[in-house]
Amino acid sequence: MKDKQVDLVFSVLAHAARRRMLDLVMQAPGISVSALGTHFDMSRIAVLKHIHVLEKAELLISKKEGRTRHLYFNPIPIQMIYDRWTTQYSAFWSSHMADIKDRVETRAAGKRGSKRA
Amino acid sequence: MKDKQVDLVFSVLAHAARRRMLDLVMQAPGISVSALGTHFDMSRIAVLKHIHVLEKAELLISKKEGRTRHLYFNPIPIQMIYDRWTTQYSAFWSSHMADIKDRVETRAAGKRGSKRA
DNA sequence: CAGATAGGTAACCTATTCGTTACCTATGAA
DNA sequence: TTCATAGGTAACGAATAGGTTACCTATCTG
Repeated sequence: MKDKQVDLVFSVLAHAARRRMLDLVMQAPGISVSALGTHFDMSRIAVLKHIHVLEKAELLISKKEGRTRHLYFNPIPIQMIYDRWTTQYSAFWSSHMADIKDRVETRAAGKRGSKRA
Repeated sequence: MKDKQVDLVFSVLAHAARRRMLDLVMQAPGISVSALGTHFDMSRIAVLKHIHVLEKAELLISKKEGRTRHLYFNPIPIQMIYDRWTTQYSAFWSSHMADIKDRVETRAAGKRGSKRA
């Protein structure tokens, strides 16, 4: 998987609306563009643009039937990044996991005010 | 973890140079800004800006000693997203895993390590 | 056919991103 | 003190992102 493709997938995921679109399509495979659009507080055109971006990153696949475009989630790019990610960070994680777990749990335990850095 | 924070982390990771910076800092904890900069074909200022973005997303932590800023990798935000991700997509993955696994392995052709989500 | 419905393009506007150069500040060493 | 070095700000510019309105095309249905 090339850098450019990884860039694209990450940048696509960097927008809450698009992440939500993926969720919705995952939950309702074959949903139409307009049906998807009803869940968002933006124009139909904006939704359409997001769909185009998602398709360009191959996170969505669409199939047009008649006048309706049906949308499907494609997990492969995310799967790829997931694999790469675990490989890339697992060494660090495993060697620091006790420490991290401790810090996360300390923060979760009600220490709100003091952020590190 | 709020949407905005997730947006930020993903957008930060959507740049190959920044991903590489994380790798480098992970491999050389405490590296200085200028030492990090030698690995990149861009001005020192551009590197500095990327570092600021990484710090804003809390993927890097820095500590200044004298005139030198030492950089450290903070895995927590990635860990957070990783957890969310696996939760969010694992249902889909597991229900389609045979299919996906088959396709992925066909491409990987001999690579080891089928991860379970 | 007429009209409603689903999708799609084009043009435009504003904010942000990512890089630059120029210049400033703080620290360490000779 | 003097000067090189590490870091940092400010201002700018080109490109891209993310939204809008206006308008067009295709298809289904009464």
